[in-house]
Amino acid sequence: MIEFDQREPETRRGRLSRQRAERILEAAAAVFARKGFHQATIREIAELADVAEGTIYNYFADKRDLLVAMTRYVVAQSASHALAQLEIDDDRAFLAAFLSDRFGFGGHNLNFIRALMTELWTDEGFRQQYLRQVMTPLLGVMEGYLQARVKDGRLRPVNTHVVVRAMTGSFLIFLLLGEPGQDQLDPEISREGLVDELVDFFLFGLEPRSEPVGGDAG
Amino acid sequence: MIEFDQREPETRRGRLSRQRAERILEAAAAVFARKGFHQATIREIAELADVAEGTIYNYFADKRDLLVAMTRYVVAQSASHALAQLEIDDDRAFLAAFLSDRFGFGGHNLNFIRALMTELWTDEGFRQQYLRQVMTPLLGVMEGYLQARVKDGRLRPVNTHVVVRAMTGSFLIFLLLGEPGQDQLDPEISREGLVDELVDFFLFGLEPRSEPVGGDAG
Amino acid sequence: MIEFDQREPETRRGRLSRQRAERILEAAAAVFARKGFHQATIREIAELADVAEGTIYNYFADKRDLLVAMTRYVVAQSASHALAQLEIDDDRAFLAAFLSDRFGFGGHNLNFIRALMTELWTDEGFRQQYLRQVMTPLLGVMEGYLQARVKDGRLRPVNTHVVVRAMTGSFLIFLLLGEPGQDQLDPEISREGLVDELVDFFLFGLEPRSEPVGGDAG
Amino acid sequence: MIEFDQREPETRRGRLSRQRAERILEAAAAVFARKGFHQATIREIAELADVAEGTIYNYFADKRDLLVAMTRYVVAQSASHALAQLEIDDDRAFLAAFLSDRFGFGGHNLNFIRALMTELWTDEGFRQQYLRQVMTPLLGVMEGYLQARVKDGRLRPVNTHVVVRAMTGSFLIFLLLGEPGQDQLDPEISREGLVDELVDFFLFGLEPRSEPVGGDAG
DNA sequence: AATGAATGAGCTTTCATTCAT
DNA sequence: AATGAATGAAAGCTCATTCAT
Repeated sequence: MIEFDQREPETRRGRLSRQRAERILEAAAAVFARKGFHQATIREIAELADVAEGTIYNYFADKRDLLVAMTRYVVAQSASHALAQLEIDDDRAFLAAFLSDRFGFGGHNLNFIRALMTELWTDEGFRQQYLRQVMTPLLGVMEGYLQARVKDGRLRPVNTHVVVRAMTGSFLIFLLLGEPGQDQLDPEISREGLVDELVDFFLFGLEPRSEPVGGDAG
Repeated sequence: MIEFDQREPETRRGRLSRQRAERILEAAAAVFARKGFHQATIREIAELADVAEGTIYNYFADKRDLLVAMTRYVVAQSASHALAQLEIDDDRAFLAAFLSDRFGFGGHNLNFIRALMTELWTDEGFRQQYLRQVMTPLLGVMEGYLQARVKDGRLRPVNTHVVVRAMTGSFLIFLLLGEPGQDQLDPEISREGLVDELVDFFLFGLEPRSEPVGGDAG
Repeated sequence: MIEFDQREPETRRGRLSRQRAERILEAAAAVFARKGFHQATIREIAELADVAEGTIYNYFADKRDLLVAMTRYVVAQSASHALAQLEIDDDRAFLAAFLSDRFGFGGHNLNFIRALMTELWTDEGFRQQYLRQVMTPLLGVMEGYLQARVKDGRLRPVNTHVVVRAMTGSFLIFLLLGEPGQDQLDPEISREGLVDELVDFFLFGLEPRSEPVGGDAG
Repeated sequence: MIEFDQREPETRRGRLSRQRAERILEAAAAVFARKGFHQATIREIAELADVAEGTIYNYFADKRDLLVAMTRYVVAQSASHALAQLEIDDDRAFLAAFLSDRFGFGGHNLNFIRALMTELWTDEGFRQQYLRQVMTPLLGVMEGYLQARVKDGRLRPVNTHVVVRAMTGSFLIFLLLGEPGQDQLDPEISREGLVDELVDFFLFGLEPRSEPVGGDAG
C-alpha cells in the first residue's frame, strides 16, 4: 500500500520479500497498538503476520527496530494526505480541514498513537529519531505555510516555531484525554464543535475583538 | 516536603517508617523517570532507596501501587503552589506567571512527568484514575477562572472546557519535544521568550489585529 | 491439655510461657492442616496464635521444628486413649473398638494427618524421627499385644511385625482414599460396616473357612 | 519403554522432540522424588535433564502439569505388566507374584512414589484426578478378579471393595516405613519373607485355623 | 521475653533472540 | 530465506529468619 521510491523492475523474490515485510509491519502496528510496546510479543506479531518468529529477524534488527519501521510505515500512509490540505486558501477552512483530518486519523489509529506516545516519552533514542525524521519535517511544512501567510500579512507576525507546536499540542491532548463522545469530555461537544472551537481559539485568541482593546492588555 | 495531616507526636518507629516510605517514593520517581514503568525494576528502586527489595513490599502492595503512590506524592508537592497565581488580576501577567511556574515545575520533574505520561498513554485504568483524581480538578479550577473572566466581558466567550485543554496541550508538548535551550527547539528562544509567545498566541490568536478583519474570516 | 512430665511448681513465668507455646502449637496444627507444610506461613500461624512472628522463634528453632513439636503434641493427645482398648479381651471386639477409635481420630484430624503424611513421604530426616519416636513405640505396643495372644494360642502364630504394619496400612489407606460417606468409597458402606469388614478380613482372611462361621459374619 | 500409539515414521525433529520430553519427564521424576513437589525447582529439573529452563515450558504448561505428565508416564510403564499376573490360577501363587511384582516396582520407583504420595495427600484436585484416572481402574480390575473367585466359592464372600483397598494399604505402608533390608524394618525378613507373611495374612487372617497348625510358625 | 520491620535468597515464568536444520 | 525449538537472563514477588528496639 505504501510506495517505496524504487522504479527498477522488481524480481519475484524482491516482490515477495517486500510483501512479507509489509505483512509484518501491519501485524506489528496492530499488536503494538493493542498491547503497547512492552506488552506486545514477537510471537503474537509473528502469528498475526503468519510467519515464523525467526523470519521477523530477517527483516528487522530487533523489536525496537520493528517499532521504528512500523511507525515510519504508518506515518507515511497519512503524511501526504495530511499535507494536501495546504492548498486551501481560506485560513479558517484550512485549519478546520486539517484538524478534522488529523482527528480522523487519530481516532482510527488511537491505539497505535498510544503505543507511539508511550515510547516517545520513554525512549530517548527513539524520541530523537522520531522527532528528527518524522515530526520536524511535518512541523516544518506547517511552519512554512504559516510563514508565507505572515509574509503576506494575512496572519499576525508570530513565532511560527512556537505556534505550530502549540497547535499540535492542543490537538494531541484531546487524544490523550479522550475525544468528544467519550466520557472524559463534555459530551455535548461533537468533533466538529471541537474543531470549530479550536480554530476559533487559534485564530482569535482569548481577548475580546471587534472593539479596540485597552492599552493595559499589551 | 509533603504534609501528612497528623499532629500527634510521632513515635521514633513511625518517623523512621515514614522517612523510609519517602525514600522509596523518591527512588521510585527517579527510576520510573529514567526507565519508564516497565523498564524500571524493583531491584533498582530498592538499591537507590538503599533498602531491601522485600522492604518495598512492606509499604506498597505491588509495583503498580508504587507508581500510583509516587504520582500522588509528586503531584501533591506542586498543586497548591500552582494555583496560587490565580490571584493575579491582569490576564497577561497571570498567564505568564502560570506558564512560567508550570515550566519550572516541568523542568524540575521532567523525568517524573515522562514516567507519568508513559503510563497515562498505556494503562487505561491508571489513566482514568489519574484524570479523575488529578487532572480534572486542576483543569476545573482553570475553567472556573476563565468563565469568570468571560462573564466579566474581559475575555471572549469561548468554550472554556476546550480552551483550557488546548492550552494545557500547548504547554505539555514543549515538555515532550524539549524546552528552549535543548537541541530540539530553536536555541535562540529563552524560556521567557517561549512563555511570551505562548501568551500572545493564547490571547490574540493568529489573525491580524488592530484593523478590522474582513467578514468572511469570521 | 497435654501433660508435660514436670511436677515442680511452675513459676508464673513458666506457666505463661507454656501456655504461649501451646497456643502456638495449636495454631500450627490448624494452619499446617489447612494448608500443608509448605503452603503454611509463619505469619499465618503467628496471627492465629496471636503472637508476633519473632516470638515463635523463641520457642521453636525453625519451621520444621515447629512441625515436629506439633506432631508430638497432637499425637500425645490421643496415644494413651488409643491404647486403653488393649484391656478388651475379645479379639473381635478389641479390633473393632481400636479401629473405630482410630477412624474417629483420623476423621477429626484428617487435615493434620495429611500434613503429616506429606512430610513423612518427603522428608527423610523427619520420617526417621517420626518413625522412631512415634510410630515404632505405638506399633510396638500393638505387637506386644498380638504376641501375647499368639503365645496363648488364641491367635495364629504370625509375624507380628508384618501383621501390625499391614493392619495399619489397611487403615491409613482409607484416610487417603476417603472414608465411607465420601464420594470415593462405595457410599453404601457405613463406618461401622467398614470396620466390621476390616476386622473380618484381619481375623479370617480370604480363604473359605473349614468350619461354618456364624452365618452373618460370612 | 513407554509405547506411544503412533505408527507413522517419525521425523528426525519429532524423534528428538520426544526424546527430549522423556528426558525432562525422567529428570522430573527424579527431582520430584528427591525433593517433593514444592521443594523441587524447575532449575534443578532442567539441569538434570540437561536442558534450559525455558525448554521445559515448551513441553509442559507449568510445574503442576509436569507433575501430572510425569505421573502418567511412570504409571504407564507398569500398569499392563502389573495386571499380567491375573492369569495365575492358584490364589497363593497369584498374590505372591502380584505383591512381588509391586514391591519390585515400588523399590525401583520409590522416589517417584514418594513424590506422588506427597501430592496425593496434599493436593485435593490432583488426588481426585489421580484416584479417578489411575487408582480406581486399577483397583477395579483387582476387585473383578476377587469377585470371580468369590463366585466360584474359592474365596470367602467378602466386600471386595474394602478388601482390595486394605491389601493395597498393607502393601503401601511398607514403602513408607521402609522395605525389608532397610533399617526401619526387622532386617531379618527378606522381601520374599515379607511377601509370604502378607499372603498368609491375606488368606488366613489372624484366627487359628480349624486344622492343627504345625508347631513351627510356618 | 516480645516485637515486627527488614532482609534477600530463591522461586516460577516470560520472551527476545539465536541458530541448526 | 524460512523455520521454530532452544536458550537463559531477568522479572516481580514471597516468606523464613534475624535483630534492634
